[in-house]
Amino acid sequence: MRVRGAKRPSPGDTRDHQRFSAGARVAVLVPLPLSAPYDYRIPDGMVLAEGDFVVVPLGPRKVAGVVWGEGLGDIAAGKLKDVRAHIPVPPMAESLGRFVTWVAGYTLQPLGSVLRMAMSVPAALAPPRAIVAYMRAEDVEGVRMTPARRRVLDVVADGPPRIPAELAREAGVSASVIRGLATAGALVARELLPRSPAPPDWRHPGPTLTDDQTAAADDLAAAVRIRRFGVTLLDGVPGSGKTEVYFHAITEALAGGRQALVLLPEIALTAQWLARFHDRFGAPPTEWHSELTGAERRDAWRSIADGRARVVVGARSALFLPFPELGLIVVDEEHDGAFKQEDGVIYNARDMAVVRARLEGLPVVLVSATPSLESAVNAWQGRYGALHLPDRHAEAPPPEVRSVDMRADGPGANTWLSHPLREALAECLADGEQAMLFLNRRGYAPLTICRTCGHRMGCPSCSAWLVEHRLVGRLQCHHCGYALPIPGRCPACDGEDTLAACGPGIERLAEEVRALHPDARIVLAASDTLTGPHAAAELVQRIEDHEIDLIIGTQIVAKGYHFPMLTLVGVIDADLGLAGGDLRAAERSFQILYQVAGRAGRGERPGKVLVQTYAPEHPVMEALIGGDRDRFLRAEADKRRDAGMPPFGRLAAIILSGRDEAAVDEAASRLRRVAPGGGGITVLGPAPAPLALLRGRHRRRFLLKARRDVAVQAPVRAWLSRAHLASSIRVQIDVDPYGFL
DNA sequence: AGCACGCCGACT
DNA sequence: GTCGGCGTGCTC
Repeated sequence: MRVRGAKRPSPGDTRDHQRFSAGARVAVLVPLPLSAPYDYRIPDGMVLAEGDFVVVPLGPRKVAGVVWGEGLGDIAAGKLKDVRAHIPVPPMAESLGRFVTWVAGYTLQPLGSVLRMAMSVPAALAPPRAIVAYMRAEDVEGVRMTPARRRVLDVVADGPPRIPAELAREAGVSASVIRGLATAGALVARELLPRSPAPPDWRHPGPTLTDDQTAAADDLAAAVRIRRFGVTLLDGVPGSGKTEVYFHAITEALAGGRQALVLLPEIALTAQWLARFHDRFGAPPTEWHSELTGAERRDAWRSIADGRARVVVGARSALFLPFPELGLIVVDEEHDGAFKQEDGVIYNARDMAVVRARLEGLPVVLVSATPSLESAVNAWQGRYGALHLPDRHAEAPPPEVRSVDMRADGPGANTWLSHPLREALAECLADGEQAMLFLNRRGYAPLTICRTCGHRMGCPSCSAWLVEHRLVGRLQCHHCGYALPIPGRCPACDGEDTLAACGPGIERLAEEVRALHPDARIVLAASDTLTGPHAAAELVQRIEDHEIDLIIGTQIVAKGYHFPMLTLVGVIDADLGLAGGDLRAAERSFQILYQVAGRAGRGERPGKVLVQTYAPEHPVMEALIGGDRDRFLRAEADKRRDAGMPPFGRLAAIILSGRDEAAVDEAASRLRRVAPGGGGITVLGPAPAPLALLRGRHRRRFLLKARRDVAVQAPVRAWLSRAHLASSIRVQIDVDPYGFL
């Protein structure tokens, strides 16, 4: 995306200082899907400033919100309610407030919905529960003694104050003994400061960098030091040391007393990254992801807000955390589609990271071995700085990548391993090395069909086939969660045992491999088997310890890891991602296949990659096999430029949905009639959305295409307000849509 | 997001 | 005849 839009603060911007006192009207934004703040009256004895967290009455309840500015005055004085309380926490920084406003404006989402992302931990606003610890009182004379009480006093006699639970355990007594001693005055309570995360040590020695790496690292460090907005694309093949290079930039931020944020596409898969960080800085970073418990989340939020957390690694939502002194943002695997949030507020965290960096005035580093076309073009055109690490620094040569032409070498019916891949696999396992098979399809089979009547098992609420998951004995819809036990009879013709699985998923592939190598230790890895950081870390450990011979996985195994004993990668169906009319199909296929291929041979052992394809002459396969990434990117760029598509044009998708198909169609034609045109804008559609039926709602989609120099927000807004759609029709706007499927 | 208000199916 | 399903609208 292009960086432009929101204005820098005017020199007279006094948001931090403007104060409002009793009797005044203030605008308070609450974290609900409202497009503007509401006005409230400040009660006697209260003084507020912009950014302050407050509690306000809203209908029958009370909610926490943020003072957004002066009251708008658009509501009768009689309707005004009083602000109920000023929450004693550090106010929301002015730059974060501007970021919220900017994101709402860009994504065309309600302001309050975006605020909600910046207030994702309501519990963090509550006063922290004091942590009470006990020490021995000076004077314990006159306190009745029992053996249990004496043990407690002995334990506590020396050393620091202890928390009650710990004290009780050490003394072998129950909590009531501690309580009794406290009441009797033999133990005195001390309040402990909240425990701080151990600070990463930037003086900790790092590895020696190569000349290339040093040059890149120095460049980034300089950007951090001068504290000025700028985007750098750090691009290097797997194993070239990109992580070490940006670790150096983090070091610079820490040395300058600043915080650093690292965004990873899927924090669930970062066990190795965390270990690496710990090695480098002698302490773990603060993690931010969906698997945190309530208490962990609250502690993380608070320690970030008050500056105790110095380095945060997180998924896309970490972008909305309240850093008081952020000095650097790193977006690792910047090309990854997982940065695009597809539900609720739809945004691309990579692009919004660039925006936040600009609003905060700090450098941002986009990191990838396979940069997105957007970032590559920005670098070519000089909008982004570019740092290139061309070499694998380890001795390992790049893996040998070969295609297997399935038209000639395809296997028999209901098998998916070609002869060359079978041979390579047998050899690899015989040598005691590890292999990985990549197939981007969960479950056993993507389609179940009746051999007698041809009935296909589909989801009742979505236009999608049900996927057989044999391990759990069910047919599942991957879009809405609908599932049923695998039926014994065809629901259409009632034929018994006539349903047949069609096509492979990783479970079925495992079946084929087990028949060939009954003794191999095989593990399946997919989003439904690796549910979070703990499961992922455990799997990584088992692979490192060579308790696994063969990994069969979906895209979840494509990224980040390197396993020294892994020497063979087999791509089962390289063409899978190329089907369909997706704008980014080729780009994404290349990225994922390149990443998977990069898993092979990162130790001293050379790696081998076999890519099974029915289209070996496709540009994606040729680029993969020839290793000519840049030529592929340029060809892809030319195609997009000719079509006026991103990054050379802008897109917004508008999806109408509703339960009543006729009503949705009617709304779509009404919208079509008032569609904008001219001035660099074209509207395509309506067409059935890629999932024409999703969770029981019929969906129709428009694409608004604009020249690169035309913003889509204002025309989309105007267009929708002209149409006066019925309220039963839901309208979803996706600015810069990513996937089309 | 909650919570209230308002119209159509299976129950005491 | 009612209880209650969730679709729709409102909150300064």
